[in-house]
Amino acid sequence: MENDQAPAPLTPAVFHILFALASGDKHGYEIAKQVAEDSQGRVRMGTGTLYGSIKRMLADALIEETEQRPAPDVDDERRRYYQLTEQGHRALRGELARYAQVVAVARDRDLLASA
Amino acid sequence: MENDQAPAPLTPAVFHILFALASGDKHGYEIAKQVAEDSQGRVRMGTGTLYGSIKRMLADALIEETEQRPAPDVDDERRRYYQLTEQGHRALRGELARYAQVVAVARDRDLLASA
DNA sequence: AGCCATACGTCCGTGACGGACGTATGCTCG
DNA sequence: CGAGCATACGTCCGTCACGGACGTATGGCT
Repeated sequence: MENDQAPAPLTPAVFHILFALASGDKHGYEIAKQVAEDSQGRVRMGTGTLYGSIKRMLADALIEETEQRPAPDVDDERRRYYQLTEQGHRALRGELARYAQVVAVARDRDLLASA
Repeated sequence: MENDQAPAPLTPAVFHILFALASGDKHGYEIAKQVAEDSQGRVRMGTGTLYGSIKRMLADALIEETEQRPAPDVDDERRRYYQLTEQGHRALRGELARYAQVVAVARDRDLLASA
């Protein structure tokens, strides 16, 4: 039956980080900016949430640190780059499916200002 | 300036309760069942979360108790019915817009198994 | 009689959240 | 040249959401 369909809803912070990383490997500070951008500034992550979530996600193997770094002339050695693991991809897909389903139901019930 | 565009993301529990109430007034226990149904069993709310959230939402005027009760023969006097306030409607709309936006971006980035 | 569904609620441990703070480098502007 | 801000990492800790356990009660079914 290919379980998947993660039965455990992700926390918003974890979800947003997974989402940001889906469009390419990023370092911490960059993730925070991407999240703000993706949500048009509606979601702003505090540093505690950011680095705390990253730590938990590493422990849960949703993400992993990568050695891939940009060209030395644009790099910053302080950075730590992260990428999604296969498990992270699956978790993201499951959660996105949930989001899409909510939106679909909302549309059915005319709760959305279409647009 | 028509503020709206709630800058504060709702907690998942609050969002799901608002969503459930958008399709009609309901009592506590009924809300929990609706949430489970709407999410196809993916979201199950513990009683602590349910009644705790309701209490906070009443305090924040997102919902209010209503006197409207079903016909006495199908009623249960233990129940407490709730309905969305105008503010609750606005909060729901704002959050749904956020959800829809996430889904739209996900679609753009090919993160969704279309369907 | 026993059990489950219904229906409300509290209590309290666990853990997410997020701002304050700490450290450091490099750039820009007055 | 010094102040200030952006970049970039991280910890610390108070607050609060979460959610299961428990408590109370009624009604129906077996």
